[in-house]
Amino acid sequence: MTGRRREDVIDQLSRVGDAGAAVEELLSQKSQTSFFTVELTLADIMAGLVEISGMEGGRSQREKIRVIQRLLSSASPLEGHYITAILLEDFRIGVGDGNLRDAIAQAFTVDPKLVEYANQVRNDMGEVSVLALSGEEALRSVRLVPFHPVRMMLARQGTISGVLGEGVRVAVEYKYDGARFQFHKQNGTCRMYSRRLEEVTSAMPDVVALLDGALPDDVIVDGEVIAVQDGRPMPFQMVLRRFRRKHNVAQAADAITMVPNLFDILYYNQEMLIDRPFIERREILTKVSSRYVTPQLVSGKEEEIEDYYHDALDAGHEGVMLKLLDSRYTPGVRGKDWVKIKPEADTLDLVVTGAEWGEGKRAQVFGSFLLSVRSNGRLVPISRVATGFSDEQLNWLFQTLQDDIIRKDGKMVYFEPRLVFEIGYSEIQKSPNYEGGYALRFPRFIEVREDKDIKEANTAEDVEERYILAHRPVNN
DNA sequence: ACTGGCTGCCC
DNA sequence: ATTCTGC
DNA sequence: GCAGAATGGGCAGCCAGT
Repeated sequence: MTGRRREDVIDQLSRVGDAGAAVEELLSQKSQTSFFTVELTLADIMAGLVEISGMEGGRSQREKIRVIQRLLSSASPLEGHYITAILLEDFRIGVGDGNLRDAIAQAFTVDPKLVEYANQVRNDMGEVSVLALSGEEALRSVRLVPFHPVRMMLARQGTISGVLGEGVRVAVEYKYDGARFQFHKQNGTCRMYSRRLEEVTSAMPDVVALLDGALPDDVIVDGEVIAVQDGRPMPFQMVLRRFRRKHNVAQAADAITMVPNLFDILYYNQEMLIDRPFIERREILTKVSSRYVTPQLVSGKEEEIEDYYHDALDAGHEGVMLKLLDSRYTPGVRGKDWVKIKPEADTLDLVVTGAEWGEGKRAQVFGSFLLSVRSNGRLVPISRVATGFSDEQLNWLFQTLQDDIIRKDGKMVYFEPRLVFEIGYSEIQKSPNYEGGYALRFPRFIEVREDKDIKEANTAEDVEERYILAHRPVNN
């Protein structure tokens, strides 16, 4: 569309760090030499997007590219910027749900709290703004309906002592390492939705059948499915093999047993329950469901909760959730009403053997680093890390590592090994992608171990030992 | 029929 | 997921 | 305290290319 070489475009992208901005610059350079542009209308753009969304199968990528090329080549630089942003769903204009909510509230002179509430229930800002047009009463009267999933309530991280105050009692439940789901049933039909509200019913026929058997008609419940074997939870990777599968579902279901755990109910028998206190919802859930309701401890005693937490870890779960007893169900909100308690991260000292150029606000520095363990005198990659750095640290690392670069390959660079990072992680997992066969889950940068030589970094044997230790059967 | 690269979504 | 940053 | 940004491992699905 601009007559540029592929490499130039890639260069531009990595320099600017924002695809929309990069396209805008490329188009503005082009318009200096070419003045022949056809006027682009909103209808043209809409038609192009609709066309693209209907494409699939052989040669569909080529066709999609052709349509985008057509749009961009008749776009002004600014139009190109935002067409690109639309395509990538990446506007970077500082407008999120909160700003949109306030704008709708002001436009139709309604309480922003009601706009938020209606959006929580309906999960559709377009519909909500139409409701706002007819006034506050319309926003107030929104109702949950089966097969219209709502966003999940989310938890923040915390500590037991941080949650417990004077005379505070909380509900304590296991935190399962599986996939979140929302299950709807009405008129004998069942549907299951993922965290992003994708429908996963056909991937989970076994779980759907279990829930169908356990629940009455006309309900919406919230829970987590995990993979189990001999009564113990299986690694999260097993969940991934099942959760969104479309092909060979029966075979996978045969190989990997999934079990649902229910911990909330949002709707039952024509009645919306999200505004009721959590303890009431819990009571309804236990009455409504004959099985699969997650066990719960209600307590205000720190030691008792600690014990429950250690039981959860011993049973192979991630930790516990602490939930305030009088809290409402707030869809999509990561509030302080639900708090997750997980073990502190373990750490390893790893050798920095490579890095990759960053994007966006990291366009001028390395965005991630390749980490290795020592193994028989060699260095073997085990993970990358990209979080935990301050901007200042990223700048410093970029500069100090310049002299160590011994090889470049695309956006990757490789170093003469020198630095040791202390890296926090939640778990060591089997890896099909890393040579050593292990990788870290949720790696994060703690600090540069300037006191350590690479000869003092952790070894592949250390990693294996920790993996085995973590997966040994508990006996006490 | 297979592989490799990329995307989207689970955490 | 985790973490940092600007408001 | 919140929203936004940049990034992790790993899985299935999809498409291109052979």
